[in-house]
Amino acid sequence: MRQNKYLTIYKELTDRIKSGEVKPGEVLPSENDLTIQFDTSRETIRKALNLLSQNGFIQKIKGKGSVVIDVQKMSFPISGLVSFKEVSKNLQMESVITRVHDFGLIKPDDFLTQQLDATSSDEVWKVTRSREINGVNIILDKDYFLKKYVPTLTKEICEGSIYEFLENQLNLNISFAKKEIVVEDCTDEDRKHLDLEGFSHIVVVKNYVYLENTSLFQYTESRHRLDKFRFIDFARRSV
Amino acid sequence: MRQNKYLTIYKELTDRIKSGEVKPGEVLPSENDLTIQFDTSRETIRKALNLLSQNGFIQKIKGKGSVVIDVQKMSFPISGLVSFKEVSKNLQMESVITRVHDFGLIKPDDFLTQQLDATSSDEVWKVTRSREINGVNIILDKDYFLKKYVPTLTKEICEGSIYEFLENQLNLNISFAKKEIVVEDCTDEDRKHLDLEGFSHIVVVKNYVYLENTSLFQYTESRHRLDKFRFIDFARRSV
DNA sequence: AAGTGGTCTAGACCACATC
DNA sequence: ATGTGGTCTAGACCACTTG
Repeated sequence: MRQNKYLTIYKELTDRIKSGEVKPGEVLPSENDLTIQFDTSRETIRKALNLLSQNGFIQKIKGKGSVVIDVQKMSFPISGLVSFKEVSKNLQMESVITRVHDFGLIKPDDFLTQQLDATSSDEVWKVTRSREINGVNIILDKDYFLKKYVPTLTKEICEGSIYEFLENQLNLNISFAKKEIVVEDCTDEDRKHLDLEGFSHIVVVKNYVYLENTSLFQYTESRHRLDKFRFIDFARRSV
Repeated sequence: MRQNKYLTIYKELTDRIKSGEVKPGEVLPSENDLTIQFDTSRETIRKALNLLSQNGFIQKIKGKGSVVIDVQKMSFPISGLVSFKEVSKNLQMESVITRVHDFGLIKPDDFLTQQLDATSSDEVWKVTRSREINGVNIILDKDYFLKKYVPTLTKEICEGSIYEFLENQLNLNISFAKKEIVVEDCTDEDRKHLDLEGFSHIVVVKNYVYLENTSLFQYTESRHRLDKFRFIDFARRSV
């Protein structure tokens, strides 16, 4: 099976960039060169290069080549579909403690019914967790999963990575999400679980997560203390 | 010249979705059908469909088809490379007044030199503008452009759309940007130009904008009153 | 079995940048 | 004139979904 050749090429090229084998400002080999190097067709090479471009590794310039973008200045994009576990991989050397405060099956109220496109007969997993980073509680995650898509869930799983469980154990294919960032007044729940140090407002990231079959299966509110919040995005000019 | 056939197809298909000709949950015609409809090859159709997918219009499902995503729930993504003018197109029926408070050429200080990758010999256009929306001053935009890429600029241009000027008059090709969102303490400048109503913090969107040739030419800080800030993003699972 | 999207190929012509 | 990326074609085989 000769599948996903373009993904293999994508990974190889990102490795070359990350390792510094090709430095920012320099160009990758031409598409024709790459077809020879990887023994493939040009369209397959272009598929891999387009991925590099979309993810901010290169800028393609007509007549010149694929210029490597300075990733230093880019820092680590926290965009895309990220779970907290993925974000925390970037928080190297920082100690993170996850605490589960609330876990169980509930009947959705009006708000949740609307957020999750649910019906009154649906059941919903509710999980409330706080994240202590370097000794300070700064993030409160409130997750809601539709039970019809997530039949089983335990408190133990919630103490680790829910996404790992959903993808590897339940084989759910998470496909896309809508993210909304706003600032709200702190709630009593925020004050109870977080070290707010007098902040009266909190950054709220609302996430609507969809499966491959376009069904909405999760709504999440990730509530961050103002001074610890940071969102980074790489964006290309849209058509 | 038969160029950009796939863009034409993309626009035609988005029109069909926006007009409600194809409704959320329904599928587009199959790729083979579309090749016939548009008298083209399948790869060209797929190029158009991939654009639709990236921009959150459809979800492609193997064996089934291209399902239209509910754009209602998606609202208007403010992601991508947007200037204020583009954002304000979505603020229909709302009155917007732009005021230029500061305009001129400056020598970059240490902070700007670092943000713009500039040298001490570079000159920088500095533009400070406030946005009054529905009678309230809620956004303060601080723009910095490297003069070597933007030779001319006037206060009058800044009262309208700088981006329109850059793209249509100067023919600058804006290509990609890095966006960073954080919350900071309000400055005296914020208090001077905005109606802060006692808010002590402010949402700051920092934008590093790059040209097609990968040179950084603009740094912008867009400072939004907490309660009026909203950021929406559509994200696909990254590889 | 038939239809769908996912991947891949080997060619072609074009517009752009460089020498 | 040469090399680069951008677009387009006509075909092929595969994996998946549905009848």
